[in-house]
Amino acid sequence: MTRSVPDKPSLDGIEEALAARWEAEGTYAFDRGAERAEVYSIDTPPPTVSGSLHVGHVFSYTHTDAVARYQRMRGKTVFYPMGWDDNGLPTERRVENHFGVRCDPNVPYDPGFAPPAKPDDKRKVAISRRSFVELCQQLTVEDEKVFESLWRRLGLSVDWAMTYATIGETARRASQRMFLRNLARGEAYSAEAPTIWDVTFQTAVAQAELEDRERPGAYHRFGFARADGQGAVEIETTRPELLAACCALVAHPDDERYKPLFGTIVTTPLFEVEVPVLAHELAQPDKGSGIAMICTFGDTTDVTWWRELQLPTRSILERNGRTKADCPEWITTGAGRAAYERLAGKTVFSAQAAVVEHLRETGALIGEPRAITHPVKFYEKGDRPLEIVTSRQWYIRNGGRDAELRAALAARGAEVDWHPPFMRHRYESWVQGLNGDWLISRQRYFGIPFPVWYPVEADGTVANDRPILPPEDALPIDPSSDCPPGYDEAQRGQPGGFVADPDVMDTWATSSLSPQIACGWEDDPDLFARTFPMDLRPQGHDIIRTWLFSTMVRSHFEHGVAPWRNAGISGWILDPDRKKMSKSKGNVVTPLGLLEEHGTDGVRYWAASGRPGTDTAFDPNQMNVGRRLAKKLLNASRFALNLGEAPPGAVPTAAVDLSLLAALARLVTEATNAFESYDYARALERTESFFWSFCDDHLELVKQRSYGDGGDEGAASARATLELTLSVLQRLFAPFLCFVTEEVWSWWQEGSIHRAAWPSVAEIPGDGDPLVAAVAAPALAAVRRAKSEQKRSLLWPVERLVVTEKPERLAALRLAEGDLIAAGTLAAIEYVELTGDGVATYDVTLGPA
RNA sequence: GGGCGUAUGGCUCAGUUGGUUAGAGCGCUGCCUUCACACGGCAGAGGUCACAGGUUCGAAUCCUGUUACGCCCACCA
Repeated sequence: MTRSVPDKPSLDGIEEALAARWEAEGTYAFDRGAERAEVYSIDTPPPTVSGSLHVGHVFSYTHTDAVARYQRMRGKTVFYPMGWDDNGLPTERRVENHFGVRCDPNVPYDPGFAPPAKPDDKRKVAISRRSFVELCQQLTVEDEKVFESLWRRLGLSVDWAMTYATIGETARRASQRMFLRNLARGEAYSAEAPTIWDVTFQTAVAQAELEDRERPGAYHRFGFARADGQGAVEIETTRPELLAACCALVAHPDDERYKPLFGTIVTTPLFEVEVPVLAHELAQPDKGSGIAMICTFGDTTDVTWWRELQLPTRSILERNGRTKADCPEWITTGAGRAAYERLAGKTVFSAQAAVVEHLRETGALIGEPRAITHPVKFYEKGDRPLEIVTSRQWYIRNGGRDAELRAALAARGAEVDWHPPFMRHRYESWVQGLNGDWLISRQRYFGIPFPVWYPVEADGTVANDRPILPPEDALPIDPSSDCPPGYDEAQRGQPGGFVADPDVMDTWATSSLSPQIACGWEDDPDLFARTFPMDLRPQGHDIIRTWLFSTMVRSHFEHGVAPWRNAGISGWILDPDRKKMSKSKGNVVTPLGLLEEHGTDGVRYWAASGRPGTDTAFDPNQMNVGRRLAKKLLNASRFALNLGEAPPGAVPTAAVDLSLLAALARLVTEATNAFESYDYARALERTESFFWSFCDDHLELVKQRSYGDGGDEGAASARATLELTLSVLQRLFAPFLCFVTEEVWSWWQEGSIHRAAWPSVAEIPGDGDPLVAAVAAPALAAVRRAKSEQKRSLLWPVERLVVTEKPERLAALRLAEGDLIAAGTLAAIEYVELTGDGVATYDVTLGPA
């Protein structure tokens, strides 16, 4: 094709123009006809659209895009869909704040409802569940447009015809179908059990969503009266407000201090409830007084004791985080019931104050509370400590209660190649540490409902143990508006009729099916067969225990295989002070602002410099370096192409040219190997390094010859070499600098560079001697140094260059003599053989002006 | 308590199977308007490779231990 090299090449405006071209030409469209072996499929993380994209997203999605582009150039048909995670609590919270509303399932649906014109944070309007869901859907559609436009701006090579949303119909159908299959096989079940509970959101949460936070607390010491009237049994607790929920004391079986008490009865202070003293090896003699008060439920250890010691359930906390308004029946004495009145209906905080005050009044409190700081469990999205309440929930087995399953899931982890490999430890330690099944039900509104109804008995009780299930071909359904087979709507809530399961699935229960949703499981068996199991799951290391593990669980049960062959784990973005980049700061630096300021290629360069799994500092400086690299590629390409076109059939013959190409072939091998092991950063680094020396040394060495100064053959060799090198370098850079490489490619090549073949050593003459270029470069540098040190222009003539070198290196240097003389404006080169172990020297004598 | 990772010039990082005087970019200093690029180029200064032992002809690299930082898991009366 004829060359069309602009006089003043620029990066301005190319991003918009090329993005439009890619869209119009379907550059990244997935070819559905490709066989599985030809496909490279990527399980893209669906970003939470209710948040905003931040620098961390740009970082990790760029990594995946680089791999996708590499695979595409390697000839793979890349399956690279984009999902939006739009269901669940984050969306609910965003809608509540955005519109100033809150969902109240008791409010009837108003078709004409409009959200308040001015949202009032303090007085949120209660609206029906249906209206609430409508607002959720309305807002997520808007959010998704914003996300897509940013991703396009970042140049992600996804096929935008293939997007999915975790609240979309496909996702709902897949989630419900998989749930029904899990249920049928006994992998899912419901149970009434102590559950970790967030009192703010009023929903159960899963083990994987917990985090510890250091909070101030205090040890409170008080005594339990012994039946024999001997001295009281003293305990220490950080949760005195749960004294009324006490059902036993427990000490270690070997603890001599308490051995005599095991089996005896003691009485709680204030409430005067008789509780047994028991033994359990989980009790630690060195904690507090060595004997602990078991309450239902202060923490997860309480749950263990309660279960293993078969204690009664004495809950005093309601789901809203307040104590029960009415005195519980196990408190029977007059004084005890009066004591309860003082904390009835209070928050945990107020109840604690009330109990402590009462203990102090009665003289039961021993000493003053001792302030401590201790870790407290929080829901990762919540800001109040979690409580434990008893409730009926849906679970999926995950090995937490089954060693055999746990081992099988651990083995699945070993089927996956982890990048970097050490990330596998995160997976293994999580699997080994599981202590309960996976709780998937949430008492929320904007999520995928469980496809389940229950019969209502004649007496009005709900038969939770006899769920009514829809057939798979009816999915997706909403049990709160759809009727179960054989019933009609009039029977909803009636004796002899049915009720809907009120819960929704947690968002992980859906996103754990991202491979099935994206690949068209059951809905599109043809696509599924071409794309599943997938090749790559890219994600952050913080969600190995949630997203990665839960996806493994679902695939294990349904398909008996790991859902992907590779897991590419990205690191985090760190502030300059080495802390994880905070949301507040991350939002100040908006991705769009970065792209505008540094150019997309500059930002991508910075991102791609972060090695897999390595936390990386946020560094605008590196983005500028990337932008400069893009400009250099622009200018170097223009320069090299304008030196003149090689005549047809021209091949590299000059030693300097062949030497460069030998190094280029090594570069190709190195970059390819790096990509094959998912080390895109290494591929970029090597290519960049080669490119700069190509510009500084080779281009300088050969430009005179390229002009034709040394004759036609020399010029042809130089030009043919430059063309080949340029073509290879542009392609090696293409996965990273996707815009500028496409721009320079378009000057002289047909089609998109992103559809061009990844460079191969087969296209590069490999018989050159790398030594020629290797000795010419320092010689040229020595000439430049001399000129620079003597403050002369680089065009200043050199009278004489004396090179003292080893014989074989001198021989190589002689092969570059013509180019070196031209590039250094030398009059002559003298060669002196270096003997012994001496060091090579370059003696430069500058000439007169 | 168990585990993983990191530690290289002021800053950000390379250094892949141990091999000659440890590299790059940024920043700093100096020079050059050179016919691709002045938002450019060329060059210079700057490092006892966290510390202590060990293996070796030879260690930033391998082994042992220590320290610091980060993270994961467990515990959390």
